[in-house]
Amino acid sequence: MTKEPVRIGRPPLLRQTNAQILLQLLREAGPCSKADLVRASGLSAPTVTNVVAHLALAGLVEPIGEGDSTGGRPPDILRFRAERGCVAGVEIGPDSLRFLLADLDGREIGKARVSLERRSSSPPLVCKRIVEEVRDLLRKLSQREEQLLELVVGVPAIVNVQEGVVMELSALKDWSNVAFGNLLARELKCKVTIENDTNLAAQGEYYRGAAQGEKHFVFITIGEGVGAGIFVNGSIYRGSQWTAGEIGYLRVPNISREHPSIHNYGKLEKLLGAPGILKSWQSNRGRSRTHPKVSCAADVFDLAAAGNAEAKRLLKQRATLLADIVLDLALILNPSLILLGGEVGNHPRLLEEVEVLLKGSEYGIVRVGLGALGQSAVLWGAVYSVLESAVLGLLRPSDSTSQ
Amino acid sequence: MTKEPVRIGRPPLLRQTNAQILLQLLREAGPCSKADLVRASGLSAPTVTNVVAHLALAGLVEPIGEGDSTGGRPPDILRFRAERGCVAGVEIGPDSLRFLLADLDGREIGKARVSLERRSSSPPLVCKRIVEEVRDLLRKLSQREEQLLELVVGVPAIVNVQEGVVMELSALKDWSNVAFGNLLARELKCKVTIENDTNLAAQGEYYRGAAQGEKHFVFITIGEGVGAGIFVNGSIYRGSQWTAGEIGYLRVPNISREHPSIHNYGKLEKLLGAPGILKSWQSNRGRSRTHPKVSCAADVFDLAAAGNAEAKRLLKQRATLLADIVLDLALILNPSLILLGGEVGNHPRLLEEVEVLLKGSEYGIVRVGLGALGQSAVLWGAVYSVLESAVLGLLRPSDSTSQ
DNA sequence: AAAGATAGTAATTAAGCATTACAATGTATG
DNA sequence: CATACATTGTAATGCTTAATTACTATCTTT
Repeated sequence: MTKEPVRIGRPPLLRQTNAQILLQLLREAGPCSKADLVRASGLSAPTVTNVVAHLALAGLVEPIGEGDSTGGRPPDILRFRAERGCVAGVEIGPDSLRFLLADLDGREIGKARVSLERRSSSPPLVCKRIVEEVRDLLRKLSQREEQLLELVVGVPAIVNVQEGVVMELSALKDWSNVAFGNLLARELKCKVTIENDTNLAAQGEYYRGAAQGEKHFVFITIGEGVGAGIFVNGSIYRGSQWTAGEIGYLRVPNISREHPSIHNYGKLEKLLGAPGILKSWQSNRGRSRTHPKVSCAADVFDLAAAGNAEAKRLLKQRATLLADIVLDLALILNPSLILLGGEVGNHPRLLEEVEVLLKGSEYGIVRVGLGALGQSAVLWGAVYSVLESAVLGLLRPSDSTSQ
Repeated sequence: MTKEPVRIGRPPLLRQTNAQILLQLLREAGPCSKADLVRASGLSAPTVTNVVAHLALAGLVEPIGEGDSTGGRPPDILRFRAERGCVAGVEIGPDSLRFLLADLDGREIGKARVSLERRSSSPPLVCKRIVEEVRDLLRKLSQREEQLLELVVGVPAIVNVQEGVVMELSALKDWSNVAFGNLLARELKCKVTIENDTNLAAQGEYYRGAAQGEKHFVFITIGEGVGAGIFVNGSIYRGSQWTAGEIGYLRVPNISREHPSIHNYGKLEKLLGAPGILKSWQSNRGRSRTHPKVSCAADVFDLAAAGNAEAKRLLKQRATLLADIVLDLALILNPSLILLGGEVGNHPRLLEEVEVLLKGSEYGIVRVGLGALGQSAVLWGAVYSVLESAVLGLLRPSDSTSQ
């Protein structure tokens, strides 16, 4: 018997509902008059006046003077006060922390990057660095600490988002089962969300990348490892144990069977990931005397584009694997789009090759494309993922310190 | 600019919200007093009195006399009038139509089956048979036709649920792009929903089968063909073009690549489906002199259970395929359960073998089980899928003819 | 300058919920 | 058996909120 607070209908519910509607209209349409809100919402004029007064008291709305008349009294133009608060995104990368601060319109107001040495990457140390840097950023932007409404951290790991616990991070040992959310929330007095980085990247592409308007899509990232962010019904799907999209162990043709293991990359991941491509390239050295050196996996694909036969063979092989994954995802999920991202996945030649291989299907048809945001996808996704809830959070409290 | 009627907060919204809450509480808890509802909902006693009067007027609630006193005035017990309306499920099978009528508590009040000859299976004829039989059933149960609130039809095809259009039905040609929902709605004066049969079966297992309480699970059906119903976040997921779960063309190890085509079964489907298993069995005839005859695919598995070596080999081969599918689904969707259904899929020996093959995984762990409802899953799913909306539909109209 | 249009506010009315007071009807107890 | 008390339910009143109506303010058009 869990104590569930039933969503009861008391009179204040009306105010809250209408405040949400008007605020959203104002945010979508940009600055406009009360009369515009009346027309857009269907509420009566007096109600709009009242609700706007309420919103102004909460510091979420303010008048910015008269607009142009259209044959009568000129309107008082209102605007959403996007500076009422801000949200922060953090990406924990292999060798650095990246930060992005945005206002309530999702506009960037600051960013930063601090490098991170391997030995200082234990949870408490990373937490400390994040807190320091966030405080520093807020100070530089002359934002009070209460302005920060929510912090989102993207981690290359399986994450229990509800509890804010990092469950598995294959690269680092001491990151198993870490309540990183609590760690941060204890220092910063704001809500903290921990998320898988691929899930955030997918949301970033939805917010301002290549997946805008796609209610069902998959974002595949191929870098060191392979993963997918599954976006369905307009939001990220995480599965029953937070491991949805762990496609590194997928069984596709030409992949020998093995039991998925936490401590090893999957066969698929080993082949498709950057290290696997480099390794294959090195092992083919000697075959041809004109075997160019490469410094990263994308270089191999560039060579293929330039006509190198050996590189073309390797590219095609990898594309075949990827096409199988794409087709399986398309058949199971029927998304309207599948995006490729990550250092390896984001290569145009790879996309081309995959598209050729998929041509001719009648089921499992899906547009395939490249992510548009590159490395910043995670940070934009982090910001996006909490913008709505952060704004709504400001509607609840009875009184609030404005500015 | 689509005309979207924004969900505005006018005072009647409160009544509607609270009516929903109280009705749901009453339906979940069974008959109880107003005082019980006050405690369960958090609403005040006068409000509960008012809302209940409202519900009684709509014919959704009625008093059934006094209950036992617990030290004071004895309570007036209320009950949900499940007989206020009914919903019907229809399954279009390969050689028959099956019907299930249920009251608003989801209790069976009638069922029927009519056989269907191939030549009389054009859309208008099937429509006619359905309408006749539904009317007949209603008459037998002395239900007025207005009692029927919604009809749900399960079709072994890809269905545009929103428009009620059957898009592809591989078995029958003249079923491509048929607005079957409109066809039926024109005759029966109630809402009509068309759905894919596998999706309904999944919902049936969720409602009163082996997937109760599982918010994320997959129902795999293996019969003539192979398909999956994907149940995610507590409801069916259909994809962007209504083809989610079309796993018959999945590329798994040992399946040669092909382009998914509407007019052929996929390689996977050909192997795993009942015809494929029978064909393999027949082609191995002669190898051993004691090659028993079988009449259906399940017989082969029964033979395997009985120790027949050839059957065991075939079973293991198929189980390997299925295990690959299960693992891929588990990796992508991370469901808490995967159910096997259909004449082939529902075999205990197959399940056993699949479980053995999956043992040892650390990722993609998933419980695998058998569907519990067999053939009736589709009909129960049909009923379940519209029960809620049918009840809520009775809350909207201002006046309503009761009984 | 007058007429008309547009924006916005004040006053009144209506819907709906909570609080308080109270009636109805039982059990517990001396 | 009569009284105290508990429980259920309703009636009366007041609060929150939104719609309607009437009105003011300010601009454009003629």
